[in-house]
Parts: sequence; structure tokens; C-alpha cells
Amino acid sequence: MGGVSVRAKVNPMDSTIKRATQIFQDFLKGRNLKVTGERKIILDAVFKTHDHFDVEELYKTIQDLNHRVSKATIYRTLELFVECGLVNKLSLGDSFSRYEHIYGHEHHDHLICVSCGKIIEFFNEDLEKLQDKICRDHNFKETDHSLRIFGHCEDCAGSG
Amino acid sequence: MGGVSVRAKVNPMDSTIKRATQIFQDFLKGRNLKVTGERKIILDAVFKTHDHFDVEELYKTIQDLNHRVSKATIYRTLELFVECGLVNKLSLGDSFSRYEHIYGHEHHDHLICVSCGKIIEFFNEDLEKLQDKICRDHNFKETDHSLRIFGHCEDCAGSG
DNA sequence: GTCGGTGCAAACTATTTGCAATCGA
DNA sequence: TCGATTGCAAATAGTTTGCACCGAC
Repeated sequence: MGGVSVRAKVNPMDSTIKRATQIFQDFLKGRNLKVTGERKIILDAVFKTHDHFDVEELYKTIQDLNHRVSKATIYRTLELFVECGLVNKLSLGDSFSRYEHIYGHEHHDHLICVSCGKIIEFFNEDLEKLQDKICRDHNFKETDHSLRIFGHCEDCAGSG
Repeated sequence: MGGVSVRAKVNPMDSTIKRATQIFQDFLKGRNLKVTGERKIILDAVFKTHDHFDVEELYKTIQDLNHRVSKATIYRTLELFVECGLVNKLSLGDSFSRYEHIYGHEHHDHLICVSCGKIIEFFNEDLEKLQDKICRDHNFKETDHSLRIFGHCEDCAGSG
């Protein structure tokens, strides 16, 4: 609703992709792996796909961009993205794995509507601190966490 | 650490099984479903199995009790347990579904050691309240939640 | 006797893997 | 050149399902 800055000529997502590409290529180089056309296509698609995509959705996104990469390669490449920290692998109650890109995207948790499937992201500082405390109390060194709250969203609660 | 009550002659788990059996049978009756030998065997095994079991483990537990129920029936029965609220279905980062019985077992969340696979349960009142607040703020009606914290447990953190 | 339940084997589905051809450094 | 990568098709693995027989009520 506010005015758009006249300086903002560049889609901010473009620079996110650029930086993600850099991170990925550095990662590959460090492991003596190769930068291939397929890997570029997949990275591009991942950052253009809405959050919480699954492999099938990513496969279609790539087709929509007029490219073609096999699912085997998509699976193999997503694993690399996870290893270099660009992508999170989630399980949101489905029977398949979902992913979200996290570069240029702060940590957050999820409210999952079991009626319509909507996924609402949220972040709460106090929650994070409380979890840190719980880990300390158990002498547990956290590397990652995932809080999923299932229920009915605003739109579905009324009709349920 | 405290003294054991001399009145406690009965294994407390026995009465949990009894009450769970009652709940399950009432549930079946309400749906015009039948109480079968297999269902009794599975319920018994579920409450004797350590937490966070998967179907394979439950299958073996049943064999150890000198019974034999097909996996198809185990899957079908676990679904009934989930429906009547005796059992929770979890995903703890494995490739398969895990379950835990919740009757006689308060709500809790999990610390999951990615080194040794140990699962530590915890409960924190403040955490629950904070989640309630987050849901209220989003007009979200929670039905269930799952917080999983991944990392290294006390025993594994040192050697890592 | 009537449905619902069970075991079996086949079907399914998401994911992984072996392999020959191909490609990037 | 040479090892890494790809696509394909086959293999996996967990889970679900169709069906004929069986059993609870």
C-alpha cells in the first residue's frame, strides 16, 4: 500500500538467487563437485517456487520454465542444497517430503491447517529462548528444531 | 528415590492397559465394530512396547509375546487407536511412521539425538502457554502440536 | 446368519540406486 | 582426459488394498 521506492529497480529475489548461487558454487568447488546446467536450473526453480514445495511441484515448476531435469537428479540435488544449508527438509504431515529454501528467509515455525492445507509461518523470539533453555537444562546441543502446530485456520474454524 | 507404597501391589501399567482396553472397546461399540482377538493382542503389545515404536518393532513385540498378527492388521488397528485418541502418530525424522501410546502418559515434546537416536521427552508449561498465545494471535484453533528439537545429547556431544 | 475382520499377495507411492552414456574442469 | 553427473529403468521400503475365507455378535 505504501509507495514503491524508485531506487528499487531490482527484484530483491534476484539478488537472493545470485547470492544463493554463489554459496552453492563455493560449496561445490570445496568438494570438487561440478557446476552443471541441471544444478543451475534446479536452484533457480527452488528460489522461484512458493514455500514448502515437494519434489513433484518442483518438477512441474522446472517444466514451466521450459526445462527438463529428471526426478532422480532433483532428489540428488536437493540433498546437496540441504547439505550446504540453502534448503530445509520438512515433514508437514504429508506422506512425502517437503522442502523450503531458507537463504534470505529467517528461521520460522509453522501453523498447519488440517482442513485446507494452508501453512502459516510465524516466528517468536520468546519461544526460541525457551527452547534454548530447555536444551541447556538437558545438556542437549541443538542443531535444529521444528515446531508444527496442527489445527484449523481462521477461514476453516468457522465452517468446521 | 522415595519409599514404595506397600499398597502398590499392582503394576500401575496393568491398570493403564485395563482402562485403555475399556476406552477402545467403548469406541468400537460406538461404531458397531468388533472386539477381536487380534485387536486385544495389539493393544496389549502397544502398551508394553517402549515409546516411539514403529510397525516393525510392534510386530516383533507381538511375536515375543507368542502371538502372530499380520502387518496389514497392525496398520489397520493402529489407525483405530489414533482415531480413538489412545495413540499418537509421530514423524521423528525417520523414513517410517512412529507411534506412541498417550493414554496414561501426559503430553510432551521430544529432543532427538541425531548421533545415537536417543529420544528424550520433556514437558514445559511455559512453552505450552506461549503456543496457545501464538495460536490466539493468528486466530488459529489448535488441535495438536509437535515440537522436535534435533541435536546431540549429553553422551554424544562430547565425542562429536 | 450377517457383516465386519483377517491374512495373503499384489498394488502403490515416494524415493534410491546401478549403469551406460554424457559432460564439465 | 577423467572422474563426476545424468537419465533411465529397476529396485527399495513402507504402507495400503482387493479378495476369499473366517469369526464376533
